[in-house]
Amino acid sequence: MTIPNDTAAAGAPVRVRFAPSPTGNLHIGGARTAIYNWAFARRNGGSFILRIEDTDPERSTPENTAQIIRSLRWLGLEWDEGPEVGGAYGPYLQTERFGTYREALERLRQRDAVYPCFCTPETLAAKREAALAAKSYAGYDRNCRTIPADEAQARIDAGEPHTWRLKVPLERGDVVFDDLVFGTTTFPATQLDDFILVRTDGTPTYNYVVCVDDALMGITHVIRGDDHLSNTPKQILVYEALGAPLPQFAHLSMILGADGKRLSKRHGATSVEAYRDEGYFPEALLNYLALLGWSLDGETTLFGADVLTGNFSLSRISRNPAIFDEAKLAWVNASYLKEMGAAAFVDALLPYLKREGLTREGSAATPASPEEVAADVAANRPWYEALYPLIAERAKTLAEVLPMLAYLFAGDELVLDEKSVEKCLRVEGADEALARTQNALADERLPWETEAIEAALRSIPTELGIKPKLVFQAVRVAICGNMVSPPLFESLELIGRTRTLARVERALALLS
RNA sequence: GUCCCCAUCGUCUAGCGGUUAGGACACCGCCCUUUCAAGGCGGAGAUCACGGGUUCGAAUCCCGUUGGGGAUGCCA
Repeated sequence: MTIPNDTAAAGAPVRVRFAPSPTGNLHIGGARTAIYNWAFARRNGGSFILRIEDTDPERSTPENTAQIIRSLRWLGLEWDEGPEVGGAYGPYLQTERFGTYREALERLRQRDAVYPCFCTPETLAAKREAALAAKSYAGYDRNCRTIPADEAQARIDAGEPHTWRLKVPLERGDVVFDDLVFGTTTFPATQLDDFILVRTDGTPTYNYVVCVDDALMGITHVIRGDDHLSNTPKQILVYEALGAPLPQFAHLSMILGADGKRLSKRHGATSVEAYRDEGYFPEALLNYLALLGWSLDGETTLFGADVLTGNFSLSRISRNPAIFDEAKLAWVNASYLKEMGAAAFVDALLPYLKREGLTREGSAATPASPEEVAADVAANRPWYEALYPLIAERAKTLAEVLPMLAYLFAGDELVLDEKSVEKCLRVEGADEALARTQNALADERLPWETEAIEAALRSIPTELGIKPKLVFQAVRVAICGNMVSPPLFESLELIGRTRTLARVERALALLS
């Protein structure tokens, strides 16, 4: 095995990695870490590598790996090496690298940097508790370090269960490193213990494999969550034992929930896919996450991926933990919705229409097939694009759009909101207003266009001597089923003359 | 217990020895208006966690305290 000796040298091409453990889906925090790594690589003309840390067979699943990959792609992140794309430093799944870890252990044995430990988990636990009770450091007491080599080998040959521990040089001293985000960080030598590299069952531990892989893959900058800050000194010791050059470290503070606690299921949606399903745009999530802990200039809040990859720098990363603010994410998303334009909007809406089986002429009671929906959208593109201005300034997410436009897809089965009926329909003058509306709209000479419709209805309040609000709110409830809806005249045009008149008729019948 | 890290409006942040402490979200008011939004204008909101220093001068530098987070696993 060859460990490159010059990768961390100044001027070497940047190589960074995102190394998720597939024990769950890609969550907000992981996504941000991936985004920063990716942006750093792109900004510096380096390589972004994806490595799956699936060494825990209990909790890792191929499904989780697949979902993490899907989420990263959805966000628009492309890796230069990793699953699905390959690369010269593979394989990129740790479970496929066990041979490499065994070789690395062999190398460490030759360098006298490890030793077998025969302590049982029980005795270890007992000692730890005793140390805690004595209010002192609870690390390993190096009990097996002094076992003579031949005796140790004999016990191994006899089949005695053992782990392999790192033989931390006694004269090592404090571990000091310069974190690119947190600055100089010092861990006292008294806190360093001979931790386990290889378990009884022969599988390697995280703090060990992460170093072997980062060294072998030539990683120059390790950018990761600050829950690993305390692991860094251990890993530095492994690099030293391996004789590998040290990468630079940059730790990212955690993302917290609204209560200031670490983000978890209790806080609702935490996975990238959940936000996708709720109708958030990948560009918006990327934008918001990039801003959660990093700033371009303190002023700019809306920017695209190109701005990020063109300006990202570790020095502008904030050290304090950030609370995830869903309201601001929603606002960012709304900004993208307002800017995306009708064509892109229809494309984005299509999956939602398919999911609900909605078509122009369909009805809520009889959902159309996805094929029928696609065909309807293709055949009536202008009609669908006309929806965009109605909701672009009203909805924050795609998921909010369909309920807002339900009246356009209700066919002849529009359900009237009871409260709206009481407030706007069952009132003095509403029946007269509807009758006049019916009259005006029934005239075949009236072009069925927003402007003409508006012109035809505008005069009604004056003629009746009542407030415009009374008339239009009555018509709104009759047509849209609710006192709150997108713009009225545009809606009438989209619904069509026949159906509009039918709805007015129905409302009138309700009142008589 | 031991060790490490953090601390500016409710939230995300700008600030890197001299500023009326800036911006964004959220909030409040007004305007616009047939609803809801969007938009425009304006407002409130931070004794820069607290206490000591250093300095002519500190949100910015140092020390301590408090609070929060992390590590201390044969998890990652």
